[in-house]
Parts: sequence; structure tokens; C-alpha cells
Amino acid sequence: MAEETKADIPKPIFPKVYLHVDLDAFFASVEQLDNPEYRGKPVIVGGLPGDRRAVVSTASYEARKFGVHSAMPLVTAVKLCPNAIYVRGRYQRYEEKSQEVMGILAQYSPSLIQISVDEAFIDLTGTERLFGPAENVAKKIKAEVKEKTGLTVSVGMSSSMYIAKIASGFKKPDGLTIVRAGDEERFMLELPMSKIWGVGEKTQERLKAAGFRTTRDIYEKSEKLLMTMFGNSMGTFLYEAVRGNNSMTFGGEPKSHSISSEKTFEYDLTERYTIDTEIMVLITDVLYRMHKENVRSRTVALKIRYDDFTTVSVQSTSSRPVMNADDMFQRCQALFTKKWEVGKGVRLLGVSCDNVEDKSVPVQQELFDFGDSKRAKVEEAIYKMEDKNPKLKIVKGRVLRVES
DNA sequence: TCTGGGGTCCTAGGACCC
DNA sequence: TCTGGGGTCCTAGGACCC
Repeated sequence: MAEETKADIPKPIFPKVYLHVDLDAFFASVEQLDNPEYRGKPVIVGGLPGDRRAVVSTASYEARKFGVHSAMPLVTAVKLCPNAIYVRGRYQRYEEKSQEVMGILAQYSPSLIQISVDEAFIDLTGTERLFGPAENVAKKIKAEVKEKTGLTVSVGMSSSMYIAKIASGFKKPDGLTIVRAGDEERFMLELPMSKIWGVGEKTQERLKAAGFRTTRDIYEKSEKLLMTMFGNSMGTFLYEAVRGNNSMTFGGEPKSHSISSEKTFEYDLTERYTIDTEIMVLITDVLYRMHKENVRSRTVALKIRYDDFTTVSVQSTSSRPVMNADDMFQRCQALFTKKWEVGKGVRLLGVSCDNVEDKSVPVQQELFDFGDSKRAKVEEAIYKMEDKNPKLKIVKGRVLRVES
């Protein structure tokens, strides 16, 4: 039946062509763009020297020469490169520049998938007649982004999104790497295991412990064996990835998602009162963003990281959605009490709403009428005021007070 | 070196239902 | 009187990504 359908629809067969476009050292580059005096110098975005628990978000290429890289504790960066220019980061500004770049990319194909603030896939399949060969488009994009935004990008091009993604990281900055049709498997087999996208530190250790040294070692094993060794999902993933068959797909229905806020404290928290206050701050942030997205959730989760870095999480799902900040605060209190090891220093607290759904999908009416909906309406009004004037910080008190 | 913040997906087990 | 199988929902933890 599936075969019949395939045969019935005469599809023009264009060879698939994807680009993966990646902004080089994005945050640091924007800083260098906006501050000419930073150009040619090591710039480190993520925190200022003295920030106890910050990490490096992005290091400019000049800073990377000193061994500084993303996710490195800031104190280490300061030791390696004390003379660098340190900035905390202006994320609004990066978002702005990101949109400029995405706007340019969007001109070259109707299917553009932005996967983060600094990277996107473009499907160029079938656009040749309009824009010329994909390779030229890639070059044109690089030139246009540079000219119009002052930023450089590295581009990977391939018949598979997965390989295009890996290819864009091959030559950086300002690189263009093309993996031609038929070369996919060879490309993957020449890749060090550490460059397989989706294989992190832990899986790498497991691979090494099992005697794997190269992607070819993986290639030579059967899918079944890989599945037994690394689990069904990871096994299949590895099997396909080293063959260049990985099927990342475009589109797909939007899955359930979550909205979270968390904070690592400069100094560990031990007092319940302080902890509750911080939880309230996180809740306010999460609820505000849920309001902006017009979503609701029945599942509330709380995360605690202790001073020894052990991390625990608790969640609970109720039959009715979170109605307001007080409601959510009560749920979080219950969760926190359930997990808290009194006396242990708390270095991080996190709060999230999982499985959020659009407010347009109906909720059973009885579930709404618990007297909470009035509070929800008042809070909604407050959020709207904040929308109009983001500078206005209405929620100043420890707990959001709503007269009902 | 001493480890951010925002997410997604996977695993494995338990409860519950038919 | 020694215990099936499938499906769905939920929970906790962990790996991974940028």
C-alpha cells in the first residue's frame, strides 16, 4: 500500500541539498563588531573576573589560542588569559543580530530551520533554477552575511542535514565544507569519534571502554550488536550515523515542550526563607514566559543542586493546570519539602513547567472553577502591564500579592 | 579547572486498565 | 496458588546540544 502511494505520486527527483550555517564565535563576534576596540583581541563572554560560578559562554578566536573554550569555568579562563576582555553578555543584542542573519538565509529557501540562536539548516533542494548551484548559493550567503551584518559564518553542505551539520564545523571560522554526493560514508569514516554529533563525553568513554577507537570500528559492527551494547536508540543512531544515513528531518509536529528557569547562586543557600524567596523569583519568570507563549501546564518540576553538585529533581502532575503564582508556589513548596536534605548547601534551584499546552485547547470547565481563576485573571492583567512596559517590575514583594 | 542556563530525548520502573 | 500482554501515564535520573 505504501508502495502504491509512492508510485502514484510522480515526484520530480531532485538530489537533496542542505546547508548548515553556523555563526563563528557568535556572541564574542557581536561584541567585537559593536566595540571596535575589542577587535583582534581576546574577548570572553560569560562573566566578569570575580564572578565565582560563571562559565565561558563564547570565547573569540583570539581567546581560544590561550586554551579558553565554551563551558569552561570562568576562573580557569581568567588564569589562562588574564588580559582578555570579559563581558557578561547582552543577549537581546545577540538575538537581534541573529534575526538579521536568519532574515538573509530565509531569502534563499522557503524551508529554513533555525536550531539555535547561531545556527540554521537551509533546504536548497530544487532551488537551482532560481538561485543557481547550491555551492554558489553557499558562497553568496557567506558574502551577503558578511557584508550586511559584519559577521562571518561557516557553512557545511551535503545531501544530508546531519553531515552538513558536521561539515560546517570542519573548517572554522569563515569556512565552507562540501561533502559531495557519494562521499558521505567516506567523510564519516575519516571523522574522529569525538566529532560524531550526538556522541558526548559519556558515550565516548563507553565506546573507548568497549575497544572502539575510530568511526570505522563502529562501522564494522552490526546494528544488533551496537543495540545490545549501547541501547536500542543509541545503537541504531551509531549504526546509521557512521554510514552518513542519519535521518534528521525537517518539520515534524511540534512536540510537548517545557519552560524552565534556574539559577546557580554565588554562595550556597541554607535557610528555608531565602530558598523560598528564590523559588518565587523563578516561578514568576516561568509564569511570565508561559503567559507570553499563551500556554498552560499541569506538571510542575523542581530541581535542587547541592554544594557537592549532586542534583535531584521532583515533579508532580495534577489534574488541573497551574492557575497562578500562589498555586505554583504551593506546589513547589510541597516538592521542595519532599526532597530537601536539611543542612546541605543549595547551590542551584530550578523550576519548570513541563508538557505545556496551548491555552486554546479546552480544559474541562469544572477543573477551572476552584476560585483560583480570579487570581489568574488578576495576574494576567499584571503580565499585560509588564508587556507594555518591560521596565516596570511589578513583582517586587517576596510573594506575589493578589487581593481576591 | 570545579563545573551556567535553556532546552530535548531516552531509559527504566511503577501504577493502572483492559 | 504462582501469576500474560499491551497500552498509557507518570516519575527520576542522565546524556546531550548550543
